[in-house]
Amino acid sequence: MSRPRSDEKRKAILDAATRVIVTQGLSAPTAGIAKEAGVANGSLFTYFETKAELFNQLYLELKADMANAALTDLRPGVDPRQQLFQVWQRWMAWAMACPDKRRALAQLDVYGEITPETRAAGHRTMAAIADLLEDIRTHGSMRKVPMGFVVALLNSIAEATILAMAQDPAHARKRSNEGFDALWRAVA
Amino acid sequence: MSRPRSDEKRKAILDAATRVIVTQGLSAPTAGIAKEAGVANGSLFTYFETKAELFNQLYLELKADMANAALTDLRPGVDPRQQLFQVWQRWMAWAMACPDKRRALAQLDVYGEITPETRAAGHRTMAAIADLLEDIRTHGSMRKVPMGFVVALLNSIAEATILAMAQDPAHARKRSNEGFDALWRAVA
Amino acid sequence: MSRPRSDEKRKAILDAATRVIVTQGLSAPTAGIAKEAGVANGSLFTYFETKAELFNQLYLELKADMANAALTDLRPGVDPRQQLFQVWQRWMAWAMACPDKRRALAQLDVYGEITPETRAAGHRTMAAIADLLEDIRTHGSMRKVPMGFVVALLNSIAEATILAMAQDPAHARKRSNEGFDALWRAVA
Amino acid sequence: MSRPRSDEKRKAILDAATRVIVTQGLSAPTAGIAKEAGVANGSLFTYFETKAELFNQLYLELKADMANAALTDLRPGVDPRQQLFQVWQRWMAWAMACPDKRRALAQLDVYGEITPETRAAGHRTMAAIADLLEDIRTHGSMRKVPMGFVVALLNSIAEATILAMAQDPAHARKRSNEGFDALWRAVA
DNA sequence: CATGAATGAGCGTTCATTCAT
DNA sequence: GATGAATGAACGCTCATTCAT
Repeated sequence: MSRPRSDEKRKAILDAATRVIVTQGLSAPTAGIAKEAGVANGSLFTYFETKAELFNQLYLELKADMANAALTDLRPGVDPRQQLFQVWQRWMAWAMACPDKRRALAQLDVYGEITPETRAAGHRTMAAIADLLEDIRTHGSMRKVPMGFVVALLNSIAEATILAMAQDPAHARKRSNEGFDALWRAVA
Repeated sequence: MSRPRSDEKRKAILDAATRVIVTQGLSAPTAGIAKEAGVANGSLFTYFETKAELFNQLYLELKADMANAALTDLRPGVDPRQQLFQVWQRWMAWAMACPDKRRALAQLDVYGEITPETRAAGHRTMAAIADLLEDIRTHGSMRKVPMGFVVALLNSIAEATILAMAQDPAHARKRSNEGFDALWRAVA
Repeated sequence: MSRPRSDEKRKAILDAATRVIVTQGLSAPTAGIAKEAGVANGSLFTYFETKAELFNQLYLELKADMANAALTDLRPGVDPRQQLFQVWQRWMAWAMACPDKRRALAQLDVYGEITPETRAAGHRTMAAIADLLEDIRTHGSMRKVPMGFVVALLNSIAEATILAMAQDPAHARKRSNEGFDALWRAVA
Repeated sequence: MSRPRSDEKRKAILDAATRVIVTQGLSAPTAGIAKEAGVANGSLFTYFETKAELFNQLYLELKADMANAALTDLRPGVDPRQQLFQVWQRWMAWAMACPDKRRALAQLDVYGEITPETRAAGHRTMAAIADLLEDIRTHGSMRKVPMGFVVALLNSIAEATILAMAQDPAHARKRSNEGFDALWRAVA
């Protein structure tokens, strides 16, 4: 019965925030984000109560986007190594295709106001990857290592690989494979 | 332009900054750091021209402290695995012994104003570790992987391990060993 | 320009404003008043052009309510002291029975945007009291004092009495009588 | 050893606040007050932590100023009526001489953030008047009325008188005497 | 050189009012 | 007319940095 809250505008703000965070960091003014999104600065606060809330939701959105990309077309039946490799490749491909999202996510990961709840929800988006890794872990040399630690190792190796790929895009494919090999040796 | 009078005060400020960063993050006011250091807020700027300068120097100081700890008593002759293991152990021990320094360093690592020069200097403090790793690399499965990437993997696995240790100090030793084993499999 | 559709809604807004002013003061957001009234924030502005307009109308409404209560059943014939005492008693009774209205009115009285016109209209609602007082004045010690000042004294003594009653409701009746006695001595 | 906090600047801010409150009300921007005082807006906050703090201190300052003026040269020995009359005259004179202070004080009296402590301290500045009044009360028709109520009546009659004087300055003296007579009849 | 007051740009958020639905 | 999203000016307060003492 009135103008409905537009999902489009919400997305525009989130997208703008992604871009602005990349160029200006987490201390970027909300006014700048609003402007980049093409809305009035006050409007930002009809979609997100506070700056922290905006950043929490963006964190989740980006994490979900990443997980989504990584998990596309995962076929449960096949060889675990094959499956993990496919996830890995899609993950790395996402990182190269959406450098802004990746960078923004890296910054948000370190934002002081991301709540534990948000982080937990973020982890949940990657549950399918964790499941796959769990299968691998129980049959390999990390059989006795807690799952949480194995996941952390996966993440840290992925991050290092992404950084290396970004630093030298000409050899991105090579780095991706090397990173996966290292990962496989470490966890399988 | 010349070295400021009291090196003691400089240290006090750096120490205070470490503590304050841990509790308040990188956006902590310089006035707060000065107060924690027991000096006037204006004095901070006679020792460090800007906040960014302070944080750059602190970054270096902490990196050096960490490298120093890790490289203590390194004996060049012995088996590379032994050497790397010793470095690893001292590194992890430092992280557990100085949690503030570790946390502050982690934050500074993502501070937008750390200059490439500072980062380069930071890497240099770990040159001895890199040398050792280089030796290992050339004789193992990462023979064809660029050294920079291998170092990055070492760092990322170390970070993941430190976090896991901090999360569950009762099993810190176990995590440390598991982390080292994973590292060794990955890079050797 | 014409009277808006629902007088009921208008009342709801005025009532809500009364309540909200008591708890939040004159700086209470119009959105909060609208919500308390159960209407959309935009709707408030179809009934009252501006916040100031709303507050002016509320001021009048409350003043009229108060005067109305005070003047109920006034019998013109009887002894002026009796008449004034009845007015006084009903006035005090109203203040104790509708503390929200009283408090809101007290706040509105100092609201910067109450126009002279509104204030004049407010005075008119109390004209009957003024007439009665005029009768008393001309026969007593304030014979030579301008009527406006006498009315002001009545009001100020009433306000002080109401406050004292509110502060110690157990002795409200006593305060009321003491206040009236003081008033009578002052003006008769 | 550094620039000392200047009492002059503090006074300048309080004076500026007085003037600005009179013209713009309590919602006047702190920036405007600072500008009027000839200091940077940030400086205001080195002298007063918050706007509310500034207003509380101003309230006290003005109350004290008023009490001071009213109590000048009070001679304890003489006839209570004489004493009260002198206080009354000085009080009214102050109100006419410093209309800004009076108006600002009237507004502050109604400011939502004046703390009970500030109000209590304000009352204490008028303790000598209360003492004098107490003496009068115990010997007159308000013998059985609580002191607090008598003080409230004094204040309310004074306020009404001041307003009437301000409205018609040509007859200020007359109003002052009429007000005092009414007061004396009411409380003595 | 030490101190801490002075400065003023800048920020997150609010809110009266307007307007698309 | 009713709704509530959209708007953008405004505000209180912070804080890196400068400067008078």
